Amino acid sequence: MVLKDSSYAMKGGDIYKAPSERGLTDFDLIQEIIKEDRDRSGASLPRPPPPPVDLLCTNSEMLGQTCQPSSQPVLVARGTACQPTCPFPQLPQSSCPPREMAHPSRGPSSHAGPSRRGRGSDSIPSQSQGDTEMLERVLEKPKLVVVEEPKERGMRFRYECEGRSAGSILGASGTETNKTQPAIEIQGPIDHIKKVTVTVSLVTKDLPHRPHPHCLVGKDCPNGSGICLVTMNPHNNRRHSFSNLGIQCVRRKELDVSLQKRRNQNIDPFKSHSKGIEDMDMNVVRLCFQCELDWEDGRKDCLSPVVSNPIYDKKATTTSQLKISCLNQYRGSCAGKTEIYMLCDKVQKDDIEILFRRGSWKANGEFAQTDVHRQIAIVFKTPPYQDQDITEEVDVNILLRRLSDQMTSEPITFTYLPHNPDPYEVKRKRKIKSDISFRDKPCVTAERPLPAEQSFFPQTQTMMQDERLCAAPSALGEMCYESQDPNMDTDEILNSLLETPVIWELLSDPTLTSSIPPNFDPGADISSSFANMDVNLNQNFGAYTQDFSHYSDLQFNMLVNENQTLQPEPQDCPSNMVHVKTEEEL
DNA sequence: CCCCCGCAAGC
DNA sequence: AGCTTGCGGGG
Repeated sequence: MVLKDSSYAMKGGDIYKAPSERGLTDFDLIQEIIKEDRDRSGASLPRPPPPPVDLLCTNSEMLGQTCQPSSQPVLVARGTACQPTCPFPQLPQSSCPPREMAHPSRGPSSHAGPSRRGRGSDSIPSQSQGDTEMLERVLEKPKLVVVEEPKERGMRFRYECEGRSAGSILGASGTETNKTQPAIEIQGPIDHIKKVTVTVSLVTKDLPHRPHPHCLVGKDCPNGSGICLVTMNPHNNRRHSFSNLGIQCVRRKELDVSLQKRRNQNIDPFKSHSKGIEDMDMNVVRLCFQCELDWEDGRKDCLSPVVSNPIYDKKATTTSQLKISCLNQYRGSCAGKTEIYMLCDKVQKDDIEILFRRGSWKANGEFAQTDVHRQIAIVFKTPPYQDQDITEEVDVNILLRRLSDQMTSEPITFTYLPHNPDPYEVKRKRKIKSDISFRDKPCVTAERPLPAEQSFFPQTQTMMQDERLCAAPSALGEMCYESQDPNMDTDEILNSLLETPVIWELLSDPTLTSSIPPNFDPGADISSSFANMDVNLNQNFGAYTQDFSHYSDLQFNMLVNENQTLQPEPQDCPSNMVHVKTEEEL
């Protein structure tokens, strides 16, 4: 029975005794194991030959190494659906081979060199395949694994002229308080390995991974070598952390020299025929780990080179992290066209877009390249929201996105405001109702002034003191809206007007009502909201203005009477009163 | 792109 | 306090 998946054997550690330990040659041992295998598989149920595998599903990296039922598809046979099945169905769950070191941060572009063998469902081979499979397993070498990837972004490549130090590459999983370092680990059988020598060099991000002219500097990097050399005894510590690795960039004109130097050191991990350095990306590198094994018997062996995640130069605008610092406003009409100033980290004016997003809805902020100011500010106009009939504020995300690599910034929230926050007046009427009932409770003040953007009109110092008063501008806004309704007659408009809390407030103050001149004309000293209201009245009601003064006397008296009989206006809270001065007072 | 400089943290 | 070192801004 072939259950000794290589990783299992490796993790188990002592499953295979070293050949020399038992006085056997490699060949003897292979024979022995194959025989064992035959015997056992003879006793077990016959297994159908494995179906050919041709579909590589997404989490292939963990193939054959997890028994967790997963919603993720795994490597499956041709003609079958992706099934989250345990690759070792014969084993009880508890004895499933341990999962290999996980690499959550590893992206699809990163890989651990050419893999020796597939580890998918084809690791349960047919009888004939079993023999060769076993052969390979016995000769299995340990492998080098990047257990802590370098942080992809955040480190600046430094020129030699900027000082000896070029900083230290941090680990990807570290945090501000708990910093980590990139680390590798020797996994698998290490018996009879005397020493492991690891050479770290820089290679290009893209395949084929060619030597990169930039240099590694820092601890364990011999001066001028551009590479890092560490030797480790895996019996003491299988793991090695790189505590001080910096990336020193070379000038473009020294690119050739640097590559030649690397070649002289015989560093070309993937034996790429180094040609065409023109397209070399100077802003991104990968660490490449080459591992040489020294056996006790003096033999030497090399493991396949392993590369890390890419590491991007922080300084380079073409690859740097995108970041929105702030906007001058975070709210705007759902109709769009709101002009916004955004401050951001350096961007390329020809390689950047501003993305508005909510659910599946996407739209772009509108700007030209000339609207990008010195790479750190963008003046743009908001796109209209998908729904122009929103009645509530809608929060959407704004992100910066680089066109070339589709990299995005962290999102920030932008709020779309409805055209008319209350088209059916439900809220306003409810509010008026509650305002009236709250009159029993004097001094009902808003806890804080409403933000300026929430008002459709300029606010003033005094007006915002009382929440009831704050309702005025928006109520007025609605009325402007209403006034466009041809079905609404003058009386209705006036009724609406008189229903607004501000008017109530005014009317409910006896000292005020008595001093209101017959031709109600809010003077310049009254808050600008009132001035505004006046303007709006004149603009929107036009011809009705005359009638208003006529009606107002009647209505005012009515309301004042009604109001006073219902609830005498509390006088103990002058700070919340609108203080309207008449011309006489001035 | 390459280099310079200044600030601030750490010793 | 004075120096080194890391880091970011800027020309």
